[in-house]
Amino acid sequence: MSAKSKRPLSGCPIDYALSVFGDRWSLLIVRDLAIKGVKTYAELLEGWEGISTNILAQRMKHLEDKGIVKKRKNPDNWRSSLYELTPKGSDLAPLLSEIILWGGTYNEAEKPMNEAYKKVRSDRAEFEEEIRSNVRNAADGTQATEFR
Amino acid sequence: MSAKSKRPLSGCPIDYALSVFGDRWSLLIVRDLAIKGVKTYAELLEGWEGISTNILAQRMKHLEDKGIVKKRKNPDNWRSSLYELTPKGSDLAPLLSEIILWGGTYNEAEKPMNEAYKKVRSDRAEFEEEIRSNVRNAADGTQATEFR
DNA sequence: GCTTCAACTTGCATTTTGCAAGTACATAAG
DNA sequence: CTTATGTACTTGCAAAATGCAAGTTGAAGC
Repeated sequence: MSAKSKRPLSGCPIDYALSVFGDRWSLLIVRDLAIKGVKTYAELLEGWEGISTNILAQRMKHLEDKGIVKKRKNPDNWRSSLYELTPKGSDLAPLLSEIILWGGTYNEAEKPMNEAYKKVRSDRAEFEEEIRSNVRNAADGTQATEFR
Repeated sequence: MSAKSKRPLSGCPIDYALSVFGDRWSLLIVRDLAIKGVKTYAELLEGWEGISTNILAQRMKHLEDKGIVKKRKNPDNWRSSLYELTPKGSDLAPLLSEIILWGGTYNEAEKPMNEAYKKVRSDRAEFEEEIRSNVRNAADGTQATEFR
């Protein structure tokens, strides 16, 4: 069962959340957009984990449908599009923090993202604020849902 | 690609975390053990989302292998086993909090777990402490990894 | 009207999932 | 000692999702 599953949701917020990003790739895509500063389809393809192009296309559409990312034209390159987190997407920042903390604590062989791990540990608030501010700077008028 | 994927991990803590619980079911199982107080295989089968028995068996083995849950005999019923979170598993409590907050914020049709959502919002620290204390009370000698 | 490049789409083999049914096995009951 | 019972799984098979390689699209530049 994938993140796009047709199984009726139970109504549990965790089940809902998993229906949005509960698969092997969605949060890695969110990570790339939120932390690594990746923006184009081609850059996402080159990620550390090597997603294949059909799956990436499928996931981006899903994440767009679920309101996590949005696509716009790259003003500097007519060929390329830019993917960006929506406010709903950047509200995943605290979740990313927790995953990084847990993963960083229990992962034996760590290498990439050590910087992010240290950052979250030393100044979690700023780590999350940076993700959110990127979204605010993405020039459009969508309004953030009140989050807490 | 499932949570058990053989794809080499990138070393990123998020990638590691997803290799442990990055599928459609693992966190629902953790939820049942951590929040709903479910303990037996049969109870897990009856969860809101209706996991099938072969998948549940597979996931429990995976979660055991990854050190998230452990199984012990039920002292009160010779037939049944009790599944419990390890300290590594209960260290997912803050992650559960964040998922519940995010899911509760953006999920339209909510019903079950509203209690948990309200609890996290009103007293997140206690919500997480309850999960951890259940693990400490599970009589065995494993030591918690220092988490933060 | 031919090329280029970023973003996909398609075809097909492999893997994972879901469903229904069956098995294992320790004790309890007769 | 033979059969029943309950709990935790296995097994077989169809359906769906994934991964890989290759092909397609479409606007602009030449």
